[in-house]
Amino acid sequence: MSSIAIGQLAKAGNVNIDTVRYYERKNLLMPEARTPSGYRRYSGDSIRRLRFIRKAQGLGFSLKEIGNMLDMSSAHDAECGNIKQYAEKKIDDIQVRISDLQRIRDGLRQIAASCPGGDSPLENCTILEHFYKNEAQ
Amino acid sequence: MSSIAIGQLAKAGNVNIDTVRYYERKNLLMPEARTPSGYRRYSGDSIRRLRFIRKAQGLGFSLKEIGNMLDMSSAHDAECGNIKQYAEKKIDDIQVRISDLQRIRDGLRQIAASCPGGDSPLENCTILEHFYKNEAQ
DNA sequence: CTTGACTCTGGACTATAGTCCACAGGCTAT
DNA sequence: ATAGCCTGTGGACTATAGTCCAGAGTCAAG
Repeated sequence: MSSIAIGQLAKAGNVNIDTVRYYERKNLLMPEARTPSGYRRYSGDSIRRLRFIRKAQGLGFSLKEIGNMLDMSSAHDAECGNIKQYAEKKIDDIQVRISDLQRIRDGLRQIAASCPGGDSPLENCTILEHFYKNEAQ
Repeated sequence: MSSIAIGQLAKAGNVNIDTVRYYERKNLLMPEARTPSGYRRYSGDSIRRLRFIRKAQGLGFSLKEIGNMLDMSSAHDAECGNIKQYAEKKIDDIQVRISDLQRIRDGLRQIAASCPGGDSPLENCTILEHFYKNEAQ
């Protein structure tokens, strides 16, 4: 049998052993079987699956989203379009986050630019002034 | 006395009453005094302070960072440069987050672009293929 | 005096993604 | 047989920023 133990899977995926168990609780990565003494046994496919999870995480997907994609990828009636749609939605989500952050960054830059800085007393600090200003939230 | 109760402060700041208590536990917003029966009493300055907190949050500062800025802003020896430095560090932090997200977005776009989509079978899905690929993490 | 609104406290619960712990049992090599 | 890993379980804990709840006390108006 080429099945492997949890420690080997964890090592192969370069993750903590508890992380593998955590993914199991989240229904993302189930062992193929258990030994008579209760030890988890994983197939070689589990390594692929674990790699999938880590890769997708690195691209900004949450475990929940990853679970959906994995479900899709094993659904017998799934089409490529389902997955592509998911990816495109994610791209849009990320774009929104980027735009939000850019807006915040630009606002902060503007406030900071007019601040004298250095050893000027706090009364002249336009940053604090801005935070205290009474404007629409 | 022009002191106000917690409910009035919460309303003035447009936040949940529990949020005001939470900020107190975090040492961000302390009541001026307590009535004999233990009710919190806030000065008008608390409204300003609460506004400060919400505004800074909107600009991406964490409560911890906001606490630091508030401490600075009331330190007798504080200089404008201290605050400005803080803001500039935050701008850099945000810039890093933006760059990360842009990298992720571009990667995802590239993967998605080559995917046929539509009713093409999953074997042709370059998105799944990419996630399963054996590359450096 | 009673009703309704307000406030008090401490603690539990939300989401996310894990990590760490103790205590117990399993497995392998010497 | 015994040392020294490996694995099992359940539960606690991390960070962040709150929200919600129960049970009790307070306060003002009718």
